[in-house]
Amino acid sequence: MVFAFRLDARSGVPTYLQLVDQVRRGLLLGYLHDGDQLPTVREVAAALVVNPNTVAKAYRELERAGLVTPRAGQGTFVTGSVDQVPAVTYARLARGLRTWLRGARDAGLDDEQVRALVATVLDDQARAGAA
Amino acid sequence: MVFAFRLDARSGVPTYLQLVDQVRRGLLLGYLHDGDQLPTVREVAAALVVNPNTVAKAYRELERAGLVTPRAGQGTFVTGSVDQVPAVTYARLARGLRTWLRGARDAGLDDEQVRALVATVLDDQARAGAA
DNA sequence: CCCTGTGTACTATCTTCCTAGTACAAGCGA
DNA sequence: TCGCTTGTACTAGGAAGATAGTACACAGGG
Repeated sequence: MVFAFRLDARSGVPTYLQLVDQVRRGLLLGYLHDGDQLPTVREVAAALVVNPNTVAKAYRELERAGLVTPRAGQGTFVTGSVDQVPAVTYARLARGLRTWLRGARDAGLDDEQVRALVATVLDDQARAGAA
Repeated sequence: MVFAFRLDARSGVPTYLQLVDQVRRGLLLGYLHDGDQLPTVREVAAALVVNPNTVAKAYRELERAGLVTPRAGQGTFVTGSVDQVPAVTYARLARGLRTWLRGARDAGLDDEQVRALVATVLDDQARAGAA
């Protein structure tokens, strides 16, 4: 499957930042590898119904971070990596998280409640770590 | 413990939205109940070093949603409610999540990687659910 | 060479968010 | 009544995000 972006208009996060984050996550979790091509600026703009400039801004940011390299006439390709933890570890953790998530669904939690719970636990931890 | 707000400047989410979300989360997870008082506009503004207008905007939004009611000279109080997760269920799920989180920390994941992993798993699920 | 598709650059405009500063109305207690 | 605290309203401005439209440079294929 080709890499596909997804936008959450209700989150309040700027569009270009959502795109940057998703590429970073793709690299972190092994969805994207060195040499992979990202969809072109115009493709993304058309698919998400946003301005090409917004997509270009995201790609420029990724280039500045050394994660991708543009090739005129061809597209934008992954040339860097932020992968620091073995894929096996990610797979194991993702599996554990999905198991937990199933339990939350069984308990009747909807999407918003799940996100609220996750955000709260992470917040609490950050708060404790800062103290 | 009095309800306390927390800001993440790097998230890109507008300040007033972060405040609104945190109150909603507090209600969802049973941290806040009918009759509880929120910190005053000026208290929050001073604690977070933001403009009082920004806090007022958040409180106005919460009032518009029917979750809180302002009382002149006294403060802002919780008067509404949303579907709550039973305390026992919440405690069990939070415990499970903390256990998983400990495993992630042990595997060497930093804060950003944890958030990326969680976001991706939730995204994948939303994507699968939409299909 | 010419055409196409790619990323990029530029200006201009609009909206939202945030800030600053000031002022006002309502409730409480001495 | 007076003083304090509360939420609220208002104007003004700066900064960031997103859009629209146009134009250019580069690479590849015919």
